[in-house]
Amino acid sequence: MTRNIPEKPGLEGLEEKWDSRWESDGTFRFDRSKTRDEIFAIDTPPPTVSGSLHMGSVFGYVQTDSVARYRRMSGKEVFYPMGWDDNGLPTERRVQNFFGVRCDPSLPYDPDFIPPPEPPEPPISISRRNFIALCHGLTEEDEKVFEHLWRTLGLSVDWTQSYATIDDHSQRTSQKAFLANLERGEAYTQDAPVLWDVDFKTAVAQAELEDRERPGTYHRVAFHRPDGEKLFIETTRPELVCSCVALVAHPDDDRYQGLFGSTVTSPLFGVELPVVAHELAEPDKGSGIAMICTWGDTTDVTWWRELDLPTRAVIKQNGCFQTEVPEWIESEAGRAVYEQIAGLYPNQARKKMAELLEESGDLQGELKQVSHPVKFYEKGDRPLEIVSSRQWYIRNGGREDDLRKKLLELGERLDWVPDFMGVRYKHWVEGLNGDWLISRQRFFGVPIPVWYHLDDEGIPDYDRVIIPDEASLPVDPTSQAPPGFSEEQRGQRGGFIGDRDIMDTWATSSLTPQIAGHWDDDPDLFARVFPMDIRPQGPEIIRTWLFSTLLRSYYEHDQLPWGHATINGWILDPDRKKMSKSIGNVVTPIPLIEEYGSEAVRYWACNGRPGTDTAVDFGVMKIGRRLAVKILNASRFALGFGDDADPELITEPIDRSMLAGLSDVVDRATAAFEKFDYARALEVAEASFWTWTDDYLELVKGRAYGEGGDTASAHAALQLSLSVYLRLFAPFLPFVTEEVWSWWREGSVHRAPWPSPDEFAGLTGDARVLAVTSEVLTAVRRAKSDARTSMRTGVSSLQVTASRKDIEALQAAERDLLEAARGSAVAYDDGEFAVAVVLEDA
RNA sequence: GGGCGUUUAGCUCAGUUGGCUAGAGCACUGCCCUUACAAGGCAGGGGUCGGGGGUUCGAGUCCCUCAACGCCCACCA
Repeated sequence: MTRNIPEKPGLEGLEEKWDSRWESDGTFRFDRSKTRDEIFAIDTPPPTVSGSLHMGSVFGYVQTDSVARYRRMSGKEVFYPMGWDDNGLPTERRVQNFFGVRCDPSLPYDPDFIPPPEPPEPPISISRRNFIALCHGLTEEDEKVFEHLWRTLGLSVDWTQSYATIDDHSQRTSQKAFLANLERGEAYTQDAPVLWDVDFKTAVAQAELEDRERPGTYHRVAFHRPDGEKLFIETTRPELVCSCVALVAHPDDDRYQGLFGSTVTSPLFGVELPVVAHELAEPDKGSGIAMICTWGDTTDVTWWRELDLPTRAVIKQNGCFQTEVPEWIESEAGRAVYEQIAGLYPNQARKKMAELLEESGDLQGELKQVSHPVKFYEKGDRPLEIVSSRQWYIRNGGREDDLRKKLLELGERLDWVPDFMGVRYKHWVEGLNGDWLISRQRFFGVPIPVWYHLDDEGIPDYDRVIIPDEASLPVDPTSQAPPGFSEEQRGQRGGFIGDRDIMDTWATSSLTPQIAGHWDDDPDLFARVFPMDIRPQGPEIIRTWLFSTLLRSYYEHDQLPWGHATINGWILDPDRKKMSKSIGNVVTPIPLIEEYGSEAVRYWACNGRPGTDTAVDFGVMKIGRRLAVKILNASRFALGFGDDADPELITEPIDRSMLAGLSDVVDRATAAFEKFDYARALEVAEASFWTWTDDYLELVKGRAYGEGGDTASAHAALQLSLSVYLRLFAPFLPFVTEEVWSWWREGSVHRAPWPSPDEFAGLTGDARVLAVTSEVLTAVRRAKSDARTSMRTGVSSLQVTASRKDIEALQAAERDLLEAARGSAVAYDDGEFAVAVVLEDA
């Protein structure tokens, strides 16, 4: 074909040019006529669109894209969808801040509502429906920003296969799977103590917790024995004395042997409490005896459950002490004390209680300041409280050993890349201590698709769940009536109420293979892509996304959702610190792409080893940019001779020697990619490429220009090797390789076959020829460099001492060597390798 | 408290099953406008492979131990 090689090729504008061409040509469109064994399916992580764009967003996605492109070139039809995770609390928070609004479900819908141009302070309250409309609107905008970034970076996604976790199809899939869990008994509802965020007013799950080190104060508080003796406990939460249900010590603790089975009374409140024994009580912690409250921490919950203690909860869902005096405080004095802390927040009540205990003489010694871990919701700002509440759960093995074992076994069958990541999964599953809490008392999410019967007194019967017809999904039980009822019966005796909760984000995103593969509405497609080949994701969401996806797949399909889990590393800022918004060291990708180009940013990302933490490194991006420019220039040279030369013409030993080395490079890059080690594949290709430009191109140059030797062999070898290099680099540098490919080839390099050993069949020679010739050339260059003279300076005498084998190799390429060295003759000597060079006078 | 990972040139990192004088790029030094490329090319200096033991003919590579850093988990009285 005619070649159209620009005079001064450059990188500018390649991203836009090729993104729109790929889009119009449908280059990455998934061909669903292929069968499962011909398909490589990727369970793409749906990014949280309300989150900020940062380099972490780029890193893993580019790595996965390189793998996708490799698989596509090696003959697989790649199923590469893109999803948006827009459902859930992060979006609500962003909408609240962006518009200055709060959701108040008690307000009526205002069809004319338009958010103020500037977020008002204080925020205005709007109805649930208005709030959700704002969420939808804003996420659509956020998604556009992400899509633009992905396109600029050259992700080879099939954009016709995209979804959002809040769209109708995702909601239907999510509700359908939930109802299937419910029918099989894998989902259940229960009124129990849950970890509760008082600001967001929602329950949170074990996987969303994080410990933060917070200051606390030990109070040494006296309880009273019947004989008047004081029994001291140490607590950081004296405000919970009123909710105390027992004291506990270790069964083997000699100090308290005589007390087990007896009772004490609480200070100030005078409530009679048993002293009990439990192994979890630690003799060397505090005084060795602790108060059990309902509930100060998760240990309290364990004790309360295992020792079958009464419930005396005082902290309500708003985070405050209940206003009415609890009925278990019977004494007048006690009731008067409680009134002083009624309605307070825990930290206020704590101070008050310390004062009151001090006054009554029940606080002994100085307060002791300590720093201790406190449980927080990972997105929250205040310590979690434990409150009693009705919630929905999915069984996850936290309470059933058989299920836990099964899930551990599935984790072992999964191929983890890198393999040590599997340990994180194992530890998480082994450490689960309760079922998966999936209900959230929030607004922007997939509704829990059930209603409850109301009995004759209008009390909900949570054992009589009403479920929707599958055809009606997705449903919103707060605005739709269940089958067999009419809207008028909502809230009426003998009628129904809808569940007002939504599901946690993970309860929907745990179904990404089913959503992307259309399990719900396209079983033919689903059978072609499921189970998927890879799940690429970050290490921090193994306990959430990976685990929950595996769990749902086990329930629904009794198999692993994918063959491989490829886990990327953390992104660190240029100073190797973890990037976080609060430190303010977040590096955003757009300016970097503008400065260095997409190829450079991709090169940086693909240099990060699988699973290895990687710092943002502008130096590496510069190298990537240089590599891309080099490809343009070297291609201009290799293709600048106008002819299409037949590989059959490659006869010169040094050409065949070069191809021998390249053939080996192809083998190594292929092997690396097969193991998902894109970084090694890049490294191997790159190292070889620089040798090709530095040495081979110099050695072949004269012959290529027709200054002696087999010109056609040079041209053919240049073209074949360039074709191979372009394809080796295509997964990493998709724009520049496509650009060069377009100069002389039809179609996209990204649909061209991955280089195979067959292409070199009968064309390779002795790899030593190029290697040893390059060594001599380097020696000549060194001589010229030492003499501070130009590389064009002629060589009047060249004396090479080498082994017989190397001399033979050198003789095979002598003409090319002399041309590159600017010499006229070489003299050889048998012996240890040495090169003597005499230069012509300048 | 437990687990995982990292520790190789000033910086960022490679070093696959132990094997010839430990590699790359950046940075640094010197040279070169050479007809693919001067926002380039060529050449060069630079490391007791975190510390300490051990196995081996031979260890950056295997074992033990210690340390620093990072991450994950843990019942916070």
